[in-house]
Amino acid sequence: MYKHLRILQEKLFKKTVIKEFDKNINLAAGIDVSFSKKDNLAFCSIVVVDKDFNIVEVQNSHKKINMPYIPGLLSFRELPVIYDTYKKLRVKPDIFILDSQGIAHPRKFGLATHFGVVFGVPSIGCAKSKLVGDYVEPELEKGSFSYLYYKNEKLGVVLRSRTKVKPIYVSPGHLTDIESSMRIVMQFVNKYRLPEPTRHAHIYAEKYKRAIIDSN
DNA sequence: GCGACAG
DNA sequence: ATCTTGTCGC
Repeated sequence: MYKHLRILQEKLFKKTVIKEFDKNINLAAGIDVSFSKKDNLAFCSIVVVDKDFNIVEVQNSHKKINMPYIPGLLSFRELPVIYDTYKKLRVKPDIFILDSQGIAHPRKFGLATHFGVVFGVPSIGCAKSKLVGDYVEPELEKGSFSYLYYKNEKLGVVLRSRTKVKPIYVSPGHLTDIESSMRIVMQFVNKYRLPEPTRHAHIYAEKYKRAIIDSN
């Protein structure tokens, strides 16, 4: 039923560029989407923070959802509403961090990669759980990590962002590599498990959803 | 057939 | 992810 979408992912992956990201980061954007199952709506928030974690811009938008959630095809469900929100941004972030996988995906084309390729911007996948791959549990201290392998390929890291918390799964989206992605994510981790951009995006998306739903 | 399975 | 309140623990 969704075979053509998987073929499309394989085709689009050829445009993906994995390379070191060494530019200085002044602005980082976090993107997250929340849902209302009842209303079949998706609510997206993009939060841009500066290097000191100050929020400099927030944009929201919501949209009817058609595509169901199917592991491996998440981007087709979330990209439409992300696209609407992205168009509203007035500042230009140096990097985008998504609450999803990048190349740590069956066809190396997770949401973070799909997003980066479509908009031609640097992106990183920073997920709370894994989609595919094998790894050894990283040590408990903040900064510890182990590599994530899938079909004999190193695709990302399992990173202990804070001491004694569940690790996060970081992989390159587009125009970044594994080391750069991990370094950038750690640069934006403050006092919580998730880096500030996506942590705030999640909070804003929830808040935005509540505001819209409660007003109807 | 069985187990895994981002959000 | 969503549906949902309080509650246990560092």
